[in-house]
Amino acid sequence: MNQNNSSQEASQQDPLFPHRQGLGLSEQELHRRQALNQLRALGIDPYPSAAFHRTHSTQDIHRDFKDVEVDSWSSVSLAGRLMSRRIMGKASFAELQDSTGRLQVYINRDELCPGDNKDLYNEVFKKHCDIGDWVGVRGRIFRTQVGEISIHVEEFVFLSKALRPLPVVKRDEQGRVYDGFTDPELRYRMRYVDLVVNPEVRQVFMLRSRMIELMRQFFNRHGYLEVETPVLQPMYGGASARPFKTHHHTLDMPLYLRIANELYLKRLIVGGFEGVYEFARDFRNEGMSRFHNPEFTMLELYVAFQDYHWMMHQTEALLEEMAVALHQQTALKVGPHTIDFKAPYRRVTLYDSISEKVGVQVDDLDETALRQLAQKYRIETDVSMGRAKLLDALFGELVEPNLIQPTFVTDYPVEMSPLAKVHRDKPGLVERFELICNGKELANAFSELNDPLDQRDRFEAQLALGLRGDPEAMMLDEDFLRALEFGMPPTAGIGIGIDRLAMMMTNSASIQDVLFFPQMRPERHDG
RNA sequence: GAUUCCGUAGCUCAGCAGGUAGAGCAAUACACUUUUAAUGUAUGGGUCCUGGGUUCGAAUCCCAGCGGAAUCACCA
Repeated sequence: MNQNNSSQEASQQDPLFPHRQGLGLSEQELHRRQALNQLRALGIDPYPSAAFHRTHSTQDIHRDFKDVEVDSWSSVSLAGRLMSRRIMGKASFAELQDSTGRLQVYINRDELCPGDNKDLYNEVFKKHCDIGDWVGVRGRIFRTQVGEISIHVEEFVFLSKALRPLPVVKRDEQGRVYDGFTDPELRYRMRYVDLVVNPEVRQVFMLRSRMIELMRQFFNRHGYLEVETPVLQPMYGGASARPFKTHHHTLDMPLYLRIANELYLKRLIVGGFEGVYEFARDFRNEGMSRFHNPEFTMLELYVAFQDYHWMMHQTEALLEEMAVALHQQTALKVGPHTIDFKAPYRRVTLYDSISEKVGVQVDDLDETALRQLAQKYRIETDVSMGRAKLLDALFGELVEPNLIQPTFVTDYPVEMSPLAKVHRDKPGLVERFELICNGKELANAFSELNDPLDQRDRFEAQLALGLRGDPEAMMLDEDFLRALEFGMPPTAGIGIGIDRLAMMMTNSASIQDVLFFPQMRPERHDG
């Protein structure tokens, strides 16, 4: 009986798509494949190679012909994806979408097909053309009775046939959305579809791109050099995090995907560059959340002969300029808050920020007193936590979430900052700031440690932590120490979380909304 | 990693006192030469996430798994 079944299948097999047999296509997919066959039967190539010459984008037409008189309107050609069709017998309206927007086109049977053969309208357009297809049109611009700028189509060509149906999202005059494509999983897994049907998604990524471009212009204007440093590193460093580990076959050695590029950029400062920056893709093998993706982008910048005070000025200047360039104002709506990026930002020391909150000056409290304070606020502690970790916990629980407006928190305990220079006049602290905004860390910066002997001591302290079981303790990087021993000028450095900044600049609630392809579990394909 | 919620047509969703499925849009057919969430008439379309269990009978109840979302914990 199996033989019967298979011969039956073979006889039903579509000769044009033998490899597609038995794939469980939906009715609509089958229909589109049939349309593809029909187009070829009519001598139309559904995937032509020839370039299509466009005279205008949809945006060009909306802009250029907004106030122009009818009789002066000219012939144009444009291309786009067919997003809707309204067929009314011998005439139809359709909407074309290109990268700049949408434009309505009007297709009249007898104008598209002046001769006796009406196939191009009746067959090709009405029957074998579907929402999602890429088409090119040429025709005259006109305004409909309701006043909408449209194209009178005189030529119509297929550019690419879509075999899967696109979710049809409709909007009424008030902009209300009907039948939206909203399932977050589907949107992230099929970002290409999300981008086609949800125009606000395109806006977010265009803003992100402009944001990075603005930063690049800002840094270049100051004379800093954009550089590239290794992603595959024999030794990871520059941050406290668990790395991804991989292996190089020829060298037969382990390699790590970078968790930061700090130590490489400082080597370049040793080498004599006076300002270097890199938009670095970093990788951290840690939890995922609304704020964390395993790979993310960090801007790191190092400038010789400067310190962390200067870096605060530079940072607030950058962010103010960015807000104005992107949104024409410094005050931005972010979730329920309005955040004002106008410089200057508040500066407060780590100690003062905690002291304000708890009503006790914490500067001179010892470990026992800090632990009691933490317990008073029901903050979990454990015996392995030293003074620095306790301060960090107090800050993270009590202060950070409440810092909505941009705030520089300065002067951290030396144990928490193995790459930062000791404070010029506060023993036990380093010259470091974090920029906190909307309750989250947005940037982290120091006067960079350039004393090679101190740096060696700090690394050794990290090694000791590692031996006690801290998985995030840094490795001792001999080559980096060698570089410092050749002499690094005083340097200010900063790391800015680009994804989080993008979330803020685009008012996005999740990091997945500012990454084209956020990390997800593999999709299950049954069978 | 913990907790809560979710998974039904291409899309958005309803259905759940247990009786093997519905709507709108999309699709198909017909009508319609300035519509715009076009309209009218008709039609087709579903492993109800997967696998077990209870039951005469499961989309619905129970268990396990897979996937997703939200909240919480650590890192940016």
